[in-house]
Amino acid sequence: MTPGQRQDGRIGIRQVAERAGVAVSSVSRVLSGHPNVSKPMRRRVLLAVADLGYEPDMLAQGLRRGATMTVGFVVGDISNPLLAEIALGAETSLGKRGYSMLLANSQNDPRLDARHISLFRQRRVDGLLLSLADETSEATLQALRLVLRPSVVIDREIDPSIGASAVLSDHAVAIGAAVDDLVGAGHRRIALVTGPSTVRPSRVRADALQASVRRHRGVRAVTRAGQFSAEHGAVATTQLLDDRDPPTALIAGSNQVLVGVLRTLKRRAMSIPEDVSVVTCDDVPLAELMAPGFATIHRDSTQLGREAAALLLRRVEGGGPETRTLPVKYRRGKSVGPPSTD
Amino acid sequence: MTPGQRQDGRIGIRQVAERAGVAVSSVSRVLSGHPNVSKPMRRRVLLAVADLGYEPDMLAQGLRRGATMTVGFVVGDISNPLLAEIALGAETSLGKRGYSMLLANSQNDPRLDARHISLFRQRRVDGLLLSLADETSEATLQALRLVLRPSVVIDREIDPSIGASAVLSDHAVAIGAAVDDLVGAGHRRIALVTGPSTVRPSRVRADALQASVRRHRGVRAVTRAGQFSAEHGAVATTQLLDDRDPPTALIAGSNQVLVGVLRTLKRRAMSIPEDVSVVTCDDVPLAELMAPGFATIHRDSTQLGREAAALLLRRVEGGGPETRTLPVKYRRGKSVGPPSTD
DNA sequence: TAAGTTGTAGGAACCGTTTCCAGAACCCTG
DNA sequence: CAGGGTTCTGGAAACGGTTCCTACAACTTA
Repeated sequence: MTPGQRQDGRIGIRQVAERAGVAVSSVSRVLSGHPNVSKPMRRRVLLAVADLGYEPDMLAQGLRRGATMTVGFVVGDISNPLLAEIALGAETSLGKRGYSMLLANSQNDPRLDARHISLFRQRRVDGLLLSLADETSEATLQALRLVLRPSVVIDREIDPSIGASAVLSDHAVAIGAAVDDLVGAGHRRIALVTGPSTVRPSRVRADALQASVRRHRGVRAVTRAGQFSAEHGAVATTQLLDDRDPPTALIAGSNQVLVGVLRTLKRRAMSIPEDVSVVTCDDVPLAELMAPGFATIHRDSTQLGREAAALLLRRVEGGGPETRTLPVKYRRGKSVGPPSTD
Repeated sequence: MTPGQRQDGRIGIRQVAERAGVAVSSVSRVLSGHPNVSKPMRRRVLLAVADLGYEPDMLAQGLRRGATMTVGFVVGDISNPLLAEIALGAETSLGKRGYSMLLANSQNDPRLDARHISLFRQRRVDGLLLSLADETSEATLQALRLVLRPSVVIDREIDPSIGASAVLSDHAVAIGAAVDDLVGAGHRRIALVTGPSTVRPSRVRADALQASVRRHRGVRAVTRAGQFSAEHGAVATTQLLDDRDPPTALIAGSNQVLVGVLRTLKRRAMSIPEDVSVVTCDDVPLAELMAPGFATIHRDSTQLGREAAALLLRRVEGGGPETRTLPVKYRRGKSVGPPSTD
């Protein structure tokens, strides 16, 4: 039996070397584009590769090179269209550069965040994309400190000692524009229903709401922070409307929250914008089309994903941590009108 | 310098062995739960592992064991909520069994399907989950033949020579139920607007529609196959309504198609169900909540993902290819009423 | 022509783990 | 207590590549 044989049919670099009549190291050099390799050598090797249909084993490459061309994406909930689009944008960008993406769903549970991060470490990913749960636990931070790999957090602020890059959304200016529009339409009492006050998008929006309101005389704002869920949206809306001096305009902090808001309005037979004006954040394309003309605070989530990938690759290639803030746009719509006059 | 040292800080099985004062093979045995290992040995090793915070390198494990505990998911469009939920279900199931999921988006392009499949092969995934593009190219089949790894196709029929498992949805009975409901409401002319006639869900639904209609006297059905897109939905609806004898009930084959249908109806100022009854397939939770009470042909996509994962793992563990058909339910709703009488 | 460069190729060590193999220690029985 | 069978352990060879190191040959240059 000739030396380079294998029992199973798989062909490796040794088989290629034997076929081409050269050393394995030469095959490796040809395939990885090493400079010092003669023309005839390159030809022979490539011929053998084509004949045998050889494809390198990325596992072995990763082990030896110390780089796996893999990044891990920890995502709170991939069935959330916003996050799915981020994943889409990121995967596409990464794929173009030869990277593959490992996806792990944490179901918005900080413990799963931490577990997945260290699992990715064991898998030796080259970098981490993080769309973390609403709460960042100490365990998550600890896991992140141990990975020793570049990471990019999405729409979160995280302990700088981690050294992570961040891609943020500029929620503030969009909220400002929305408030201006609402105030221009005559509203004097505006409510924001959003997720946990600890999480960046909620906090930034709440702060921006207060700041924007202060620019206008006689306008008051109230924020109901809770969860990014339909339940919270419904309950908060009910409470707001039951107030002695209820808001005439509502801003929903997410799709799910909007669902709750709409449910409550429907139950009360209130119509938009006659009885109450509504603006929503992070609309999904589908919803936009189903309820056309809704006023939205919108960001390009696919671009967000692409940007996150770009930031990560820069770090993988040796760059330092950066923070990039992407624009968010307010889009006027038919769901905003003058306040009801009763 | 002691032998087991390393320049970088990373600790491997050698460091653990040295610390515990045993052989590396023993450490490996303890960690992989090999039966023949004494109690004191286990104690010493586990102590060293804990002291050093050792975590195995899954890359090296994969290389040596020949199993990477990784599966690849090739998906047409992760930003499609239906597919995102499938991914969610699959990832959760796989994660519980220690598997990680590589995600690749093919953008509904058969060439990318093929490329990603062979990329996954190079990454030595243990199995493949396939939600393929609308068209299955010869290149895709060829790539699939070369992978030599178990695969599960989702809602597609594929050349049996591939030996893939399949998880299908029983669209037929749901269409039957929908037709019964529509006919019961008085409809005599029903149209289905759906994707390419080559792709399984479209074909099965079209066939089921014809079969169901045949059960009723004087009822006629027409199918407009095209793309799973809003454009096709809009165009097809326009053409259908312009017909001399237009349908009084429409079934939309997907979310995107529904968007087009609704757009056209809105443009024509037609209301549901007064002017036309509408049933939609594969509603997303969000849409359901935004347009509550819509009649839908619904399947549990998370369960679909879980089932696909289960099927794949059975194959990975040595089982033969299976096909499993999951139920699809028709849910009556307010978007169905008696046909208009003009 | 001898010595120094440079380009090219092969051999072998290595990445971090598993597993085969062989030997040592132990236990049990005749 | 010798012999045979277990159970346990350590050493070394894989897994499939990459890369360092060395050697050889072919040119330059002195």
